[in-house]
Amino acid sequence: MNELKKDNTEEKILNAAQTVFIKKGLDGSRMQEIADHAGINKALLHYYFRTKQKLFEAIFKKVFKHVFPKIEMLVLSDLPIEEKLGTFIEKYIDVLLKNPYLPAFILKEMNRDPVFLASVMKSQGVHPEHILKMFEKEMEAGTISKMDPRDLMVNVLGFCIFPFAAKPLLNIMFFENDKKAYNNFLKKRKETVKKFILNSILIR
Amino acid sequence: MNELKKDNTEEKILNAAQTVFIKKGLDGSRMQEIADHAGINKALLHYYFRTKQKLFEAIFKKVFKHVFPKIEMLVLSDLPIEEKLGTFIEKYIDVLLKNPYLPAFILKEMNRDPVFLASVMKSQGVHPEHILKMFEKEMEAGTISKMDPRDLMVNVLGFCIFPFAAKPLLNIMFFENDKKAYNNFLKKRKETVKKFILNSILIR
DNA sequence: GTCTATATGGCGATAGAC
DNA sequence: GTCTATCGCCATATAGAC
Repeated sequence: MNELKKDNTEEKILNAAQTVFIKKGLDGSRMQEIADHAGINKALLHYYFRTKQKLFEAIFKKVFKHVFPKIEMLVLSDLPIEEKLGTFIEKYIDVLLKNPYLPAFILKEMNRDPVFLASVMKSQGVHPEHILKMFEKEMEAGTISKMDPRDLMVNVLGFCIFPFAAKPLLNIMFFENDKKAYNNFLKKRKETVKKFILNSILIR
Repeated sequence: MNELKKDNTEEKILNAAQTVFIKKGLDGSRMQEIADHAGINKALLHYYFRTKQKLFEAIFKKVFKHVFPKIEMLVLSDLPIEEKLGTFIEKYIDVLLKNPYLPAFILKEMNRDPVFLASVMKSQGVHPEHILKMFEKEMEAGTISKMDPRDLMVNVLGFCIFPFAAKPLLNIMFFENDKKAYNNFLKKRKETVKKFILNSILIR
C-alpha cells in the first residue's frame, strides 16, 4: 500500500514538474506551482526529490530522449539512404508534433550546465559518430552529394526543430497569430522537409 | 556635466544588462550582478529604469533588430534572386558570428510575453509580406521551384539560426567540445548554406 | 508518507543622506 | 545623480506532528 502510494505520488510529481518546467524553465518555475499541479504540498516535493535542482534534472533527463531519440537501429539498417532519412524525418517531426514545447525547453536550458548536458547525452546512447559515418559511406558510394556530414546533420535537425523552437515568432511573422494555420503548416512540414533535403542531396 | 554623466551611466547600465540578460535570461539574472558589471550599485539601476522588467524590455528591443535585421532594401532591389538570397545569408550569418548568443537569447525569451513580442516586431519594421511576395513572384517567373514561400523562409532562417541556437549541444555531439573547431564550422556555414539552399531551389 | 508551520536567505525595490 | 541602509516579500528548504 505504501509502495503503491509512493509510485503514484512520484509519478504525479514528475508529470506536474514536467508540465511546469517545460513551460517556464528552471528559473521561472515555482515549487508551489508544481505542488499545486500535482495536488500535493511543497514539502512532499522535497521529500521525494530533496531539491528543486534535482527534480529539474530528473525532468530534463526524462524529456531529453524525445529530442534526441535513439535511432541506432535505423542508422545501422541496410535500407537505402533515401528511406533512412525519410523515415527519420517523419518520425522525428511526429515526435515534435506530439511534444511541441520540447525544442524550446531544451534550447532554453541547454546553456545552464554544459557538464550536466554532456552527461545526459552520453547516458541517452546518442551516437553521432555512427550517423556521420553513415553519411560518409553514402558519399563515397556516390549516392548523395559530397559535403561535410556535420553540415548535413545540422541541416536536417534545423529543418525539423527550428519551426517548433521559434513558433511564437514565426507564428506572428507568417501566420498573423493564427495557431491552427501554424499547426497545419507544421504537419505539412514532414513532406516539405523530406522533399527539400532529399532533392538537394540525392544523386540519381 | 550632469547630462554627460547620465549618458555615460545609462550606457554602462545598458551594456552590463545586455551582457547579463543575454547570458542568463530575465529570470536568471540578478540586478546586483548587472550593477556589478556596470560598476555601480543596485539603487542606480532602479533610478534609471525603475524596474527589472523595464530594463529587460529595453535590452530585448535593443537586441532584437540584430536577429531580424531590416532587409527592405535588399528585398525591394532588382537584383537576381540568387544574389538577394546569397547576400542575405552572408550578411545574416556575419551578424550571428558577431553576436553568437543572440539566437539562444531571443528563443529563450520569446515565449514569455507574446503581446510584447508582437509589439517589438512591429516597431522593428520587419515586413515578412514583402519577402513572401518576392518569393512568390520568383516562383511565378520560374526562376525558383514552386513551394510554400513560408517553408522557404523558415528553411533559410533555420539554416542560419539553428547552429547558433543549439551550439552547446551540437558542439558536444559533433565536435567533442572543441570550441575552435565549432567556430570554424560556423564560419564555413555561409558558403554551405548558400550552396545548399540555392542548389535546391534555383531553376537553371 | 503526508501534512502544517516555520526557518532562512535572497532579491527587487525604496527611503533618505550627500 | 549616486550612494548606504533597509524594508518587505517570496521562494526554497526543513522541523516536527500525525
